[in-house]
Amino acid sequence: MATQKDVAKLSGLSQATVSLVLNDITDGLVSLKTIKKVNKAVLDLGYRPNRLARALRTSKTMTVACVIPDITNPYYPSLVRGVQVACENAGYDVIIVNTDAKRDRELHFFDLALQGRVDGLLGFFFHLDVSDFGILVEKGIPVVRLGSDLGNKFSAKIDNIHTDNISAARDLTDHMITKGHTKVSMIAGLGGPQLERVNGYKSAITNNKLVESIQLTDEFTEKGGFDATKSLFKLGASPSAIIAANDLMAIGCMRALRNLGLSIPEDVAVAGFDDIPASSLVTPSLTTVNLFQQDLGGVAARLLIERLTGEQNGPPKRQEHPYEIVQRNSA
Amino acid sequence: MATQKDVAKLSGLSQATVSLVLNDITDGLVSLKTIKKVNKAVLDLGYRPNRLARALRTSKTMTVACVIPDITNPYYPSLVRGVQVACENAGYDVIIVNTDAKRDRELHFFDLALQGRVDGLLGFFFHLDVSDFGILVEKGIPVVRLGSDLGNKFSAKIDNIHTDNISAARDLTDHMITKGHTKVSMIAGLGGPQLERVNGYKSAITNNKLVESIQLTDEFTEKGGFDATKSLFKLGASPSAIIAANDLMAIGCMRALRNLGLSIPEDVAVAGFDDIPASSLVTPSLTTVNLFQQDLGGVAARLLIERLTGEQNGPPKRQEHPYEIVQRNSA
DNA sequence: CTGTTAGCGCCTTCAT
DNA sequence: ATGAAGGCGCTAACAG
Repeated sequence: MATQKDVAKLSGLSQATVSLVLNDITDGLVSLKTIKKVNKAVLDLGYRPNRLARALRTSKTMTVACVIPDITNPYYPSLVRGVQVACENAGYDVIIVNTDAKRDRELHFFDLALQGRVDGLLGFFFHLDVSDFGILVEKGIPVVRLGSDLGNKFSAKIDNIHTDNISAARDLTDHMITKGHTKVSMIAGLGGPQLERVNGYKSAITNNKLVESIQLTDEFTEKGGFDATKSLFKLGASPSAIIAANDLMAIGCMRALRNLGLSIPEDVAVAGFDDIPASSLVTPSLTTVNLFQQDLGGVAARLLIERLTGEQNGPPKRQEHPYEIVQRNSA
Repeated sequence: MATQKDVAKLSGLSQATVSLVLNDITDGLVSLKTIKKVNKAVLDLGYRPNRLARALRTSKTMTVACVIPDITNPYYPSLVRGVQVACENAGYDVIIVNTDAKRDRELHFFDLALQGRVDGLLGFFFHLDVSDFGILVEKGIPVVRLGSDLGNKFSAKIDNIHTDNISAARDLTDHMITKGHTKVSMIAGLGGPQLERVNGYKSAITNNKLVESIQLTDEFTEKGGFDATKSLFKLGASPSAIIAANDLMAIGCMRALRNLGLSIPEDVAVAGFDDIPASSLVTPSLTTVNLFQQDLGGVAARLLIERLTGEQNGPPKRQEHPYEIVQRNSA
């Protein structure tokens, strides 16, 4: 690999001058002839700046880490894409890491920043609290946390962008009620934003003086949705509408309903959350809540980059991200 | 951030000794007391090695790039996950970049390696040929190319792992024929492995002395599958089985069939390729070909890492990856 | 057993 | 307008 030294030798200049030209610090200081000489040598040698050396010198890696539970969970790819587009536009690379929503792994990837591997972090940290983030905050490493707003319980000095899952669930439940449903059940798993969604559901049910009917399960997957729906009916519920805490569960719920000989949405209406790609592909297509994941990724990445560049240096932000009910054929 | 110098000062040793201890080059050379002193100082200071400095010195970044067209294409997330798991186990980080299958972007990410940002590359390069890869080969940067085996046309000295799409398509077509179908049509887009799949289909049709019926479309998406199917029938074909060049198209095909009042698989059987997550979720569930993406990612990553570590230094490999027909309810 | 020395490639004052 | 010199944090000979 050609280095600045090689370029300097070939162009008969010093390495320092080459550096100046390459970094465009030529404010009428470097002669045009010199600049041309350098550029020619750069081309001839196929010189590429070594980013590691530059990073070591400037202590800026121009790389950020995007921390997610699992890229194979259909919620995440578009979010990741949003992050990557925003970062690329700003000249940053992205390292993506999967935590499987495990605390030790969430913490483990702090090392990326502590070892000077990346300039900042953004992503989902379900199990970390103020003291955990303290390590990074102390060292001045910016973090943008996604997911629920933990409110006052969570006073870490980092940015947080969240979706108002409570309102979203309330709206979705109201949507069912508006359509005339009076027996609305909910199925949910545990973890992530699912509890907030249950709370939003409860709130809508209470406001409308209806009766709660909630079936929990441990896994928030297609199978979880199938099982929870079966349990629901086995335990005597006979809802005319079911809200699932995410789309995978909703799709499992639909399979269970067909299995029970019920038609959708005529006998039972179904809705979910996340608007994953499969939601528009199943039959009937699934009514759900779009959380604008790609946009969320973009917003988060831009905020992180603003922190990195110093464009943004105010107090930690608590930002909310919009959602939208997508009405399709299942409800 | 604490450095080795700080650790040395605190423990009253030289920085070089600290480095030895930290790199575990202590083969009975360093006294136990010294080791303990260093370890204590490391803990007290919360010292973390700076990986950039190490990388600059050793010219090993312990990072690889995974180059894919688009992470939001459901074929890729599990492949990426396979890559990440394998790399993590070997102590490597992964940078994922999206090319959108555009030539200039495929080429653009060579810079990651040329700038010393990553040690090697692995991924899909649909538009690059021998001379393009030459840049990397010259510098001794390992690349593992995924996707079709270009055979003799492609003589770049890099590893290649491919799926035998021709055989897979032939097998899938035979599967339909074995089930008694004599009018089997195919719908396909352009690009990626789709043409090979068309060729496999043709081969099976010819072997069985049946008549070809192929409908091409420009986009290999759900919509593309819908449109192609509509065209197929509009142009007078009346297949009893349709093979789509990927699952998204197959799902679009199923929508079109329902739209035409045909039931699946009774009136028309449908099958696709890729076994994307949605395939098991649609109704009827889709018969398809599992390409073992996650495993493919793992194999590719391990091969790349073997090249990196020098464990593997033979001639470029041409490796084939298995596939398997997954029979579900659509055919 | 431990310390000295010499860079990896780059940026950045400070001289000239 | 250009060059010399120092150092970012680390590893790796080579001495002692």
